[in-house]
Amino acid sequence: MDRYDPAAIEPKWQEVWARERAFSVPNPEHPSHRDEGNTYVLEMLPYPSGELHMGHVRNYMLGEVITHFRRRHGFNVLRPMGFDSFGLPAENAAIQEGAHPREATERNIARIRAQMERLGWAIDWDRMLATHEPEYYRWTQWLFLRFFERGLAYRKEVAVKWCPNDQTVLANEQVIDGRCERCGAEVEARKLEQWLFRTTAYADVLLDDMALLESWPERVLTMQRNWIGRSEGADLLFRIPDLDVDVEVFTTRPDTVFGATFFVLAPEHPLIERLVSGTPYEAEVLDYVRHAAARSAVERETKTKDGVATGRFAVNPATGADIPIWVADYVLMEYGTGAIMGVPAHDERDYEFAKRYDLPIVKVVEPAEGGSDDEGPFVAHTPNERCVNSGEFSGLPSPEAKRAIVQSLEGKRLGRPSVGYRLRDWLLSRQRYWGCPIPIVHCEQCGFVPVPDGELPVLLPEVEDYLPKGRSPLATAEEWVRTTCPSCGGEGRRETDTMDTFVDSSWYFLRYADPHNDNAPFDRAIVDYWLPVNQYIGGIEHAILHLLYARFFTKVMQEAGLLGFREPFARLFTQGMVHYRGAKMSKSRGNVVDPDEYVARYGADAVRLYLLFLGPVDQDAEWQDNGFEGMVRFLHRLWRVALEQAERPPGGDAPSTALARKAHETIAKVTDDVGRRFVLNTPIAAVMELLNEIARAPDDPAARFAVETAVSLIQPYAPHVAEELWQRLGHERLWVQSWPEADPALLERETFELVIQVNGKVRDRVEVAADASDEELVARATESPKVRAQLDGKEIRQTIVVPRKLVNLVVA
RNA sequence: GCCGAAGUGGCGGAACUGGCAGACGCGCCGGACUCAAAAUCCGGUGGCCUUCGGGCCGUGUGGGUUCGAUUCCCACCUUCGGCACCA
Repeated sequence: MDRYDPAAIEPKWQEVWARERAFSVPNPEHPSHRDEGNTYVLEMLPYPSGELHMGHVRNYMLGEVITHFRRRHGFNVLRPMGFDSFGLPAENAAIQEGAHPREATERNIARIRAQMERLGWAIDWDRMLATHEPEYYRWTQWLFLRFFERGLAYRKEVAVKWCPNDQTVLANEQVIDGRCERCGAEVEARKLEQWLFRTTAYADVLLDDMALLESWPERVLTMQRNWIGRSEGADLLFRIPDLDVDVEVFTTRPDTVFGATFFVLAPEHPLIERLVSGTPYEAEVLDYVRHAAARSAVERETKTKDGVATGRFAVNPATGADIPIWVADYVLMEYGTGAIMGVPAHDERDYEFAKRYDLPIVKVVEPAEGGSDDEGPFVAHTPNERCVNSGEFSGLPSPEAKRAIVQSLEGKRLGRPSVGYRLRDWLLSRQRYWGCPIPIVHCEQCGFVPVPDGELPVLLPEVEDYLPKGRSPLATAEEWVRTTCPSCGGEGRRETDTMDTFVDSSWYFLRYADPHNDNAPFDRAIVDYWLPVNQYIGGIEHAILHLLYARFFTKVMQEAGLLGFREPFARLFTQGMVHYRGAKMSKSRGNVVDPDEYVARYGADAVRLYLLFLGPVDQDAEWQDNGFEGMVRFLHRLWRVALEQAERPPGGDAPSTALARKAHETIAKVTDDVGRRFVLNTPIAAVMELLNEIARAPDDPAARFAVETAVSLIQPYAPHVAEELWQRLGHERLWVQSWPEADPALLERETFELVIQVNGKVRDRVEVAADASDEELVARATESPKVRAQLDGKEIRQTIVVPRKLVNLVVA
């Protein structure tokens, strides 16, 4: 009997799979309707910014097991792979290496693909794509133009978050606690003309369509809901008689408008200059505005509230009273209208402000059970509250008052119901080299003109210096920039910003369905055949950014008639990260565990097994070398025990011994765990348990059958050793075999172990016939000597019988 | 502050609808093989007590429901994650 040698058997089988294109899945010739027998398993595509570490390997192992499992259940499984090769991660990695982004990226792609192949993954490489290839980004540009046509991509001067380190603007979603998501530098505020996607137009749909999702983690849904941040309220108009203008404010508490005793504008509010121009307040107010602009986001949030009076007044639309207008930076220009009504009695921030500047505080809402005379604002909001000091609305419960007040103001054209969102439009332009060029020409006469579809792709130009420098490096490619206007034929200049890499990854899952299409991004019939993705797998870090953007893209494409569904990912699974030495595994921390070393020394199968055996796949887990050795031992043991059985004559029908039953129970457990519950670690333990039993009873007539079961079940995890052993056990190829089915007859036991409890505590266990009646079970229980000792002449008050399980005798 | 998830041996963790707590692995202990060690194989392994039959305690803490609770309910503690000057 030879020794288990992964270095010999793994490359052997990988060659066979490659030669046979074992994991390629061709598209159907006539994908006219969605076939129930197909499945699309997808993991989030990697950034080719370096090599894979164990964290990545764990992620792809989930898709790996699901893919093998469903294949062997007879599904036609699409499981593609590609690379998110444009964008900051790849570009920064290239700059660090001192290489051109294209060279570095393509080298990394080749490396990662080699790693993946060495791990033996069941990937359809015929569908591989990389987002930096012109064949791909041509269609990214094409899609951008469809968004542009629909008014969903637009240009606007906006206050942006600027990362001084990466020298580019960031989307709101890429700013965490005032810092750049990628490099951690504190972001600065700038005003720039930028390209945006109108994601806010889809805020409600993005919320409502969550109902269409089959299975997403509640955590991710909550994060998206928080991010969209929908709140219902009203827009109210406050007149400024001096300027003869009405200023709109958004409030969620229109029931408190009678208590609005002052009015506050954000320092960035466009009205301020007009408001104070030529007044004695001008100098002080403009000084405050300047200071506020210089404050960092963090400072603005943490300091005590301050502001300046403008000397002007606004009219409270409910009371008709003049209330003073202030400027204060606790009011944010980005949310609502950049102006608020100050209701100090019922808002903590307004209260703090009013206290500091001695503004009047008028209580207009009271809890139902008598007014509290406590200091401070009363901010609770329940149906029990009633309005006071609110004119004709006094005495109304506050939810009713809300409606009534808005309705009344609407009649006077001073207000209307409204909804506020936290979600901002998606800022997509980046001042960096390594990205998809935006297919727009600037023309003095015609404005922003789309590049005609036939001229796509707008190729990324070669430039001498692609380092970030505050404006797009593309601007230095003068010959490329200078072009003719597609509309009037006059002089035009190309847009020099590139797209955020999240644009590239917002539709890649569609391209996989039809990756070589030269006439369109994809064929609708084929996309409708494969999608929505049945099982999407990725990290929780994409809970908002990528997953929200991809949903947005899908909705727009569905409305444009490009595809026939509204949600791209039916089921989502977020896997946990791999930690090492107590920290998240990452290159910057220098604590990555390199899969290649382990694969070279112990084989891919051991690595694959251990990554799933580590713990629950939706939770973080710690890599431990000595735990890994357990998997190496398991494979050796499997090898030895299986070959021992291979020397025995083939089994034929499995006899119904305890070992045969154990094998069938293992099949049932594995099928249930993987198929129904998406639990991928316990099946390994179940197979280990079975193997232990075989090793204890190698002469059992069912031992050979049990070994074949174990080999077959472990195949998705350790396909190389499984294939090899399967062949040595005298069978045809395993990967085309269907999943074994548990024999119901063998799962049905003739006897079972009766648990006997006294007052809920286990006292004894006896073997009982499966068809024993309740009376017989009680009789068996009471005749047990151990139970008798416990009863000790006491009276049995109650007898609980759970058929085929237990008897519980209740005594005094 | 609001929302969400989780607390089980020395460690990672199992227990799917309330019914044998600790599967499986690591580590540790003992044995076999060996001149010896490593590797490998076999056995043991929650704690305390034991006359070796067994007994008692035990799933973050305190209550509750139940014949019976790791599982359900209430309160609290701890940890992790998300959101937060959002009007």
